[in-house]
Formats: sequence, C-alpha cells, structure tokens
Amino acid sequence: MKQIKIAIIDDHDLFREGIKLVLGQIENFEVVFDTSSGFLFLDFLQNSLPDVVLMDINMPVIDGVETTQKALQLNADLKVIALTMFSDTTHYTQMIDAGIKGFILKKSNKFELQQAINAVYSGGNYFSQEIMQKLAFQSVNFASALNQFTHRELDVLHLVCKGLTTQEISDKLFISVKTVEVHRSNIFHKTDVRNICELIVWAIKNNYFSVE
Amino acid sequence: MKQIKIAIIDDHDLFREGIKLVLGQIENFEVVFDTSSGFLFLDFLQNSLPDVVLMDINMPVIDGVETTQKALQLNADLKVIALTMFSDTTHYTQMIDAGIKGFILKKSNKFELQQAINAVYSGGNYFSQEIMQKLAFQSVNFASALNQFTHRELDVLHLVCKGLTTQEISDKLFISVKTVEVHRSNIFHKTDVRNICELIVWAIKNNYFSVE
DNA sequence: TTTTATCTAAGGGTATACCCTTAGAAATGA
DNA sequence: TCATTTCTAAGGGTATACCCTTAGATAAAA
Repeated sequence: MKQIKIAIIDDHDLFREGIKLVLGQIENFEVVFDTSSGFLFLDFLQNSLPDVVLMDINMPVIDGVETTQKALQLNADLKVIALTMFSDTTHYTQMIDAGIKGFILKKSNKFELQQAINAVYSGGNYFSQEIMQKLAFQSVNFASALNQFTHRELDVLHLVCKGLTTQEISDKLFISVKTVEVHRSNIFHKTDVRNICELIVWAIKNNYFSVE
Repeated sequence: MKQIKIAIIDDHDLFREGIKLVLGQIENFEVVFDTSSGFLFLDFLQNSLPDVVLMDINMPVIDGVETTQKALQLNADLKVIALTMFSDTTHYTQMIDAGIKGFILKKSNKFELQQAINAVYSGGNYFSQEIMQKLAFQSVNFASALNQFTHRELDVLHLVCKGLTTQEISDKLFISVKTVEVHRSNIFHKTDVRNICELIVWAIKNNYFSVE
C-alpha cells in the first residue's frame, strides 16, 4: 500500500506536533513536512510534492487563503484540506474559491481527519458536516442580501461600520449628506435593521465587516 | 522519579489526542484522564486527583472558567493550567481570579508546555510570554477601562450593543431616559469613543460583546 | 462621622439620525 | 427606442443622540 505523503501548515506548534503524532499512528500516512510558515511551505513546494496538504486558515504574516492560492499556482493538482479552529465563516468562500478539496474543523476527531485525507487523496472532496450546515444556514439570510448591495452601498456600509458619521462619509466620498442618507436608508431596508447599531451587528454577523 | 499525573479537558478532539501523544513522549509525564466535557472532569474528580490539569477555556455547555471554579471548590489544591487557542483576552482575569496556576497558548511548543507543567507541579506559576505582554499592553488602554465600568454601565453597554435605543433601554431597566443618557455618556468618556457605533466596535474588540 | 462612589434624574440645548417624497443624469439592457 | 438600475440630491419633517450642568438618595469605605 502506497504511503500518503502529508504536509501540515499550522502556526500552532503544539497542535502541529500533536497532529503529526496522530497521523503517524495511522498506517500508510506519512507526514513529510510540517511548518508554521506559509512561506516555508511554498519554498518546500519548489522541490517536493506532498499528496495532501493540511492548511490552517488563520495564520499570521501569510494566511491560509493566500498560501493556498500561491501553492496552487505552483502546482494546480495539489490537494489542500483547510483546517479551522472555530467556526470561522469569514474565509469559507475564499478558501473554496482558492480551490481547496476539503474543509474540516480542528475539533473533529482522528477518524474524521483520516476519512478526509483518504477522500481527498482519492480525488474526492471532504467537507465536514458542521461546515455544510453552517453554509446552508447562512445562505438563507445571507445570500439573499449578498449581491443586493450596490457598489456605493458597500462603500457606505463599510464607513458606517467604522463609526463614521453621515457628514464624515459625505466628506470622504465627495457626495452630499443627503445622498449618504439615501444609501444608508436603502441598506436599512435591504437588511431589515432599524438603526446603525443593528446594522453594525448585522454586518459583523454576515461578514461584511470585521473588528480585527 | 515520580510520575506527574495530568488531566486534559478540551473539546477539540484532535488537539486533545495530539497533546496526549506529545505528553506521552515525555518521561515522568502521564496523561491519566482526558475528556471533552467539563462535567465529566468534575465527575472524575470525585474519585481521583491529578497533579496538573490542562484546561481549555473556550468550551461549549460549561466553559473552562466555570469548570475550574467548580473543580477548585472540590479540591482547592488542584493545579490548573489554562489553554487558549488564540489570544482570547476575555477570560484572562476571570481565569486568574478562579485560581489557575498557569496560562499558555496552544500555539506554544512542546518545551514550553513541559516547562509549564513542571513549574506548576513544583508549586510555582507559569504564564507564557505572549500573555504577559498582552496583559501589559492592554493595561494601557484597556485595564484602565476594565473594572471602571459600574454594574449599571455594563447593563447599559450590553443593551446598547444589542441595538436598543435609549428609550428601549430605559423601559427595560425601569429607569429614566435621562439616566440611561448619563450612563451612556460616562461609558463614552471611559472608552474614549464619540458615538454608539464606535462603542459597539470597541465593545466587540475588547470582548465586552459578541455577535455570535 | 465624613468622604467617596454609584445610581438616579432633571433642565435645556445642538447635532445628527432617520423617514418620507420627488427627481434629474447616466449607464445598462431588452 | 424605451424601461430599469444606480447614483446623485433636494425639501421638509420628527425622533433620537449627544452634550453640558446640577443634584438628591444611598451605600460603602476611610
């Protein structure tokens, strides 16, 4: 039976060491590379080709999305499984766009991980139950609003969330205060919120804005 | 050399399995119990006494803070090290109040974990560098605000963040609109924000409010 | 006992948010 | 060519946010 060569990219040393040992226990799995840095992984790809890549999404300097995009530019056949700690919905679509083959939560167990690696290695996909549910749930009140915002509304929405007043937004976008009010009012109707406070919470919930 | 008996409480199965293997590699360390549930750990404590406890903070149902509090009620000598994945500042003070002996990030490495366990087992403390820095850094613009909120201000802050208007907050707390205004104004001065929008963002950033 | 902190509430003011309508200009698409 | 969408902007209104000050009641700490 052929060994499946696995690379792990995760900036959490303990988790990486742990998962390495977990995977080492499974026969025909072999961790050939592990690193905390997206850059070092891209270097590694210059000379090597792992069968499956486990990629943390939330990393400093160069995150999982960017690392995956660059890695797939180097080798389009690369099979990447995204790992995420909490149910971070922000990057789901980005990672899927980037071309990952699977998506599992770090709180999943050894067997799910094994299943995911085997599925992806065989040319399939693996998306964990929790994530599919979350995506499905989101699409109800999320996708309906998505694409409904005009460009200008998105501009205004973003500035509103940053705490700018109508006057400040008007100055920044070089449009009248009245125009800003119109955009804001249209956003209210589309999102079904009553005031800016609710809008900010809505925007954060629906990943139109991040406090980080 | 006496074996150090370690218990691990973490709802992330993969991480727990991994850390178990990591600790198993270190001589005189022995993982005697591991679970994803705070309740099951409290049950375990009825009949057993581990030397050191590794406790995840962010857990569903019963979190690390509550589990630690209840565990220390059962046995005040218990040595608990808190584990946190990201730099979650919310529960630092709560955990320290609860009586933990150490605090390390999950992204720290095997050696730091080993050091922490040995330090705590020998009756000392261990707080990782990153956390001390974070606490020190925060104390400039955060700890000054922390504990400066009065009970009523916290009530108002929470309702403001939920999008309630001054009138609605007044109705909910059975106080005058003018009183709510006073509290809100005091919060503004303490947090150095100009309006509710900035306050909401501030509250989320500083973990006084969560959109989840 | 005196001081301090907290909660309460008011008067009286300005600024901004929020809501309605109408409407022209420009671009897009049938 | 005509209809639709988007961006722009205004008039004119009410409601709410926001900012001062002052001040009584209460409870805890010095």
